[in-house]
Parts: sequence; C-alpha cells; structure tokens
Amino acid sequence: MPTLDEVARLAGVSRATASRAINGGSRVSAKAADAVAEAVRSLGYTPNPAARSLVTRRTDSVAMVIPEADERVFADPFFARTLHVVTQALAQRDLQVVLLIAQPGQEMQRTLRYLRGGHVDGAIVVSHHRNDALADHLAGIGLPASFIGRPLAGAEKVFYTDPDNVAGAREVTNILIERGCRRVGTITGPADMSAGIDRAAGWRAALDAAGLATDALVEGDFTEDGGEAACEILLRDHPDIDGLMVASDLMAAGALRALGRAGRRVPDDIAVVGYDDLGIAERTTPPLTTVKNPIGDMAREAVRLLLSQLDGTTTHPLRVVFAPELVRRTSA
Amino acid sequence: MPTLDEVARLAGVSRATASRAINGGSRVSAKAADAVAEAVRSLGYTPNPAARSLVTRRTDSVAMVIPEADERVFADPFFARTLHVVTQALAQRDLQVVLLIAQPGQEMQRTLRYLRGGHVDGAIVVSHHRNDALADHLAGIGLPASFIGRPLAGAEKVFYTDPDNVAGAREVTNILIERGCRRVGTITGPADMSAGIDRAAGWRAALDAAGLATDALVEGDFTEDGGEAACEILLRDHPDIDGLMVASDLMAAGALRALGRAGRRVPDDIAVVGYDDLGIAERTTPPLTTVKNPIGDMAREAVRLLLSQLDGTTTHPLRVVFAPELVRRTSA
DNA sequence: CAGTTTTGTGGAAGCGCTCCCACAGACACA
DNA sequence: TGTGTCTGTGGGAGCGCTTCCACAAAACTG
Repeated sequence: MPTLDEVARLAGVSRATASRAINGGSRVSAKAADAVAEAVRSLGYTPNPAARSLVTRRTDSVAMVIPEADERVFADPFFARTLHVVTQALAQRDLQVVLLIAQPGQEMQRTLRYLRGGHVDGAIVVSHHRNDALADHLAGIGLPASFIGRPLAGAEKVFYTDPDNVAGAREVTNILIERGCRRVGTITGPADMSAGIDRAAGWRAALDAAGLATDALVEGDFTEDGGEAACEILLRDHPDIDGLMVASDLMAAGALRALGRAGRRVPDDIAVVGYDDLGIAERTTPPLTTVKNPIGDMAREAVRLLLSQLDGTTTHPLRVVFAPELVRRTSA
Repeated sequence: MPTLDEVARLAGVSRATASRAINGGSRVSAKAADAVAEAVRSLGYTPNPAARSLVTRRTDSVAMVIPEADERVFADPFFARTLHVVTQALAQRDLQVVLLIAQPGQEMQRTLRYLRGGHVDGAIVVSHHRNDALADHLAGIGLPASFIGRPLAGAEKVFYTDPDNVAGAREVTNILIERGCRRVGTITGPADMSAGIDRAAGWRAALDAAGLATDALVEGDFTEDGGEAACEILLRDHPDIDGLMVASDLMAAGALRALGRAGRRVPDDIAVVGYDDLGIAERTTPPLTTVKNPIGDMAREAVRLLLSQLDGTTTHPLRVVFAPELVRRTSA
C-alpha cells in the first residue's frame, strides 16, 4: 500500500504539500497540485483512513441505528426507503453509512459500545422504543444524533424529526366519521413507540369530538401478521364495527385479509383507513385510503439536523414536525 | 475522551503493560491486570479504534456487499437471513459488519473505493452479477473475500460457497415428471447470476433425460412481481403446460397469483415447484413443494472461509458446495 | 523602492495505540 | 555459586496522516 510519503516523493513535493493537494487543495500551486494528482494516479494511492481519523478525529461515517429484530426491518418498506434516502443524502458529503440493526439485549450493548467507541461521527436513529432509551444513551455519550420519529424518553435532549401523527390520525379518522361510520375501531402501533401512541391519540380525539365511543382498540405491532391477528380480536370483541383506522398500511393489509375471511366487504360493510402510503396502500384490495408519512422528507431533514451538529452550526436540540397529507383511495 | 496513557497512570503501570492487560492480558501479573481493569472502569475508557488499527493494520470490521437495488434487498427474505447469520457468526470474533448495498454504476464505484481504502478487513459478497465483476475486482485489490453463490466471472480467484443448484433443480423437476407432467415450463432467475443459470440447467437436464421438450422457458428476476409477469407470458405462449418449475419461491408466489387469475388449479391443472424454502413456500396457497436452499449453512461457511483468510490459515481459494434437499408440500 | 500583504512551501510535532526489545528479578538445576 | 530459563515490566520506536508554524518568494501598496 503506497503512503503519502511516496506520493510526495514521486511528485517532488513535501508530505505537507501533498496532503494539502489531496484535501481540497487550497494554498497549493497548480503545478504542485497536478504533480500530486499524477503521482496519486500512478501509484493508485488511497489515504489510510485510520491514520487520517487519528488526527482529524473524524471517521467520515455515520451509523444508522435500527433497534428492531431483523425480520421486521427487512419486512417493512419503511426501512428500505429511509435507508435509501439517508444513504443518498450522506453520500453527497462523502459520509459512509454503517447500518446497525440491534434488538434490545446483548446486541444493543454491542451497538452502544460501538457508538461510544468513536467508530462513527454521528448516528441516525429510527424505529426506537421507549425501553431502548437511545435518546438518553446517545445524549450521555455526547455523540451527535438525529432521531426519525420523536423519542418517548429523553426527547428534549436530542434532535428529531416527526410526522404530526396525532393530526394525521385525527384527519383520517374523520374521513370514516364523515362517511357515516358510527362504530370506529383502531389497530394501534406498539404502545412503546411515539407513532403508536400518537396515532391512537388522534383516533381518540376524532371520535371524542364526534361523541363516538373509543373502546374498540387493539394494539398491533406494525407487522402484517400482527395486523391480521389484531383485526380478528377486534371483530370478535366488537362485531358491530363499521369503520377501522389502522396505524400502518402493512397492518391494514393484514386486517383486510382477516376482514375478507370474515366475509366483510370493504368499504361497504366496514370502511378501512391506513397510515404511511409507502406503496403497499396502492396494492391492497381495495386500495387503502391512508395518510402519507413523508419519510423521504423526514429522512432528509434528519440528515440535515445531523450535519448541522457535525458542522457545529447548531448546538441546541432542534425538532422538525411534518404536517400530514391525506391520500384518498377506495377503502374508505 | 480518556487515553491509554491516563489509564496507565491511574493504574500505576506503564502504557505497554496497560495495553497488554487490555488486550488478552498475557504476560501481565494479576495485580497489574486488576489495577488496569479498575482504571478502565472508573475512567470509562474505550480504545481509540483509529489509533489501534493504524498499528495493527486491522479494522475489526467486515463488509457485507450486496450489489442490488435496495428495494429488492429489502423485499427478499434471503438477504435478511443471510445478514442475520453473517452478523452473528462474525460477532463471535468481535467483528463488526458494515452493510454495503450498491447497485452497479456510480454507487458501485463508491463501494469499490471503500473496499480498496482499507476500511474493512474483508468482504462477504452476496447476490453478485456477471457484470459487477466483483470477484475480479476483489482479487485485484487483494482483499480477503468470500462469496455466497458462485461468481460467474473470476470464480477461480476467490473463495465461495454454493448450493448445488443444478442438482436441486433437476431433482425438483423430476418430481413434476414423476407425477405425470408432460409439458414442463420454467421461470428462471436472471441470466447474469449463477443461481439463474444453474437452476435452468438442472430443469433442462431433467427434461432432456425424460425426453421432454425444453422450450417453455421465461426469464424472471427473482422478484414476486417479476414471477407473476413471467408466468403470464408463459401461459400465453405455452397454454398447454401442466408443470412449472420456478427458480425461487418468491417468484413462484407471483406465479401462483397469475395462475389463480387464469383459473388454473394448482396442482390439479398445473403442478408447481419452487426453490429456496425460506418461509414463503409454507405460506402460499397451496404451500410449495420446493428445494431447501441452505443459506444459513452457506453463510456460516462463507464466514469460516473468510476467517481462514484473515487468519492466514488458507491461501489457496476454496469452494464449498452444498447438496440440495427436497421439501414436499402440496403444490406438486 | 521600502514596507506590507499574500501565496506556496516544507519541517516537525503529535494524534493514541501496539509491540519489539532490553532488562530486572524469581526460580530451578547442577 | 554459577548458569540458564521464565515472568513481568517499561522505554521507545513508529504506524500514516494532518496541521501548526516559520519562512522565502511573489505580489501588491502608497
């Protein structure tokens, strides 16, 4: 492996000049810059990242932390989209993404050790739960971090972006109410995630405002099978429901299966709305009326928030909340 | 951030002794080891990975390279399982996995630069295509690498594990022949991947041996939608087929949808077999007769092959081929 | 044209760590 | 008592890079 020294020697300049030429090139004559570039090419030189980060105290890489079981990570399009956008946005600054998938427990300990160890310059956290306490941990470590989705614990200490889940759920539930549903159930997300709690709160707010009952609630887990199972429980305990607000499209797809098996026609017997609009909602039968979860925008914004920390521009925790947008299809 | 120097000072030993105590601890007295451990604890010391790898010339991390579009990576359970097993196996040696998802083009250039740059000690490559030429590139770089699935180009230069796809496809096609199918079609994988080519070869071998025609072939892309589309073409061009060998269960699931829409009963009108058995095969209607793709074993073996390179145990490229195993369900 | 600023350059320090090597002391054996 | 082995220790070099600083030369000032 060629070193900077060899490049400098071949180019006929000092190591300092070669280094300057390679990084940005300010305060370097055109002649020297050319000579260095030529030497780099002919030697096939690549800077040693360890040596570089030893002195710069940067690693030029950022962790994307997903505290979930890998089955779920790979089954939910949410993560694919988010990872894609984050990777793209960071690539523009030549930052490499290191994906850390770790469910609570021993793996999480490894992950925290990794984050504390200085392997990365910062972290983007997504799909966090109350118990993982990642906001507290990261704030404790002092690692620049940016959360996608409001953390339930320690939110005041960290930067985050969040969709206005309460408003979104309220509005989409109102669609059900306006079309005449009088017995509206919900399948919520996990109660240890802000998206789960907030969407349930929005559903409740809409029903309260309309003077309707809010007892037909079953907790789901943001998986398709979980949605199906929750729907069965709902049908058993509340056979009279004529409207259903499901906290994610993936769960709604499962719920539609259960409704189909139970012989309920959608939307005639029961109107259904979902949440997310990440592609699945278009492909279910019938296609889902849902709320757009602007994860592309959120991911981009989360990257921006992280970069502002890395650049030292912003020091005080910022939050950015995105307004919901309804998408009407035929399920309600 | 505390340094080794501070740890050593607090423990009352030299930096050399502290370093020895932290790494393994051979040739260190129990007293010194305890003092260092206590100092590490009280200071919350973590070794600086950059400084360490500058001298050890190791990074203790390994790349998992997936040259695919991220949609496909996240839609196919194959990757989730593989990543899971690889991560677990490497964690036992305290090696961190860095996931690199890069489709051909500019992203791939970035990825190769990253691999060349010495960021990782080795690479596990999965789902490679002929055109990405990863085997040649990695052999050229001289980076220890281990492929899951035989590379189409440069296979002689690298370590790899491979299922015996030809044998597997032949045997599962024989199931169709034995149950009386006389017009057997196939939906293949991509023609630029060994799994695509070999499974088609096995299908052809079985039909040739039985003296049956081998013209009902349509190329698929290992996605569910691709399988559905391919099946429609097959039904249009060869409406008389009574048997279908699909090169992956995911594509077979798509094919079943198309068959259902065309009013063909499975297995009565047309018997169908798949490939992989990664969970999907159990959940289709009807459940698929398929071939088990031992990706857990393959991934573990690939890690072993990689570690043998990192340890310097083996220098000459090795290959490990896994025998197929039929799984009979009701689709054929 | 002397004085000032700007530009380009190289010497050298130092980032935090591992590991080679020399060495002191403990112990064993003849 | 001398010789040899083994154990534990610390000094110090050096991994490859960036960056501070001093300095010379060139380019501007009035």
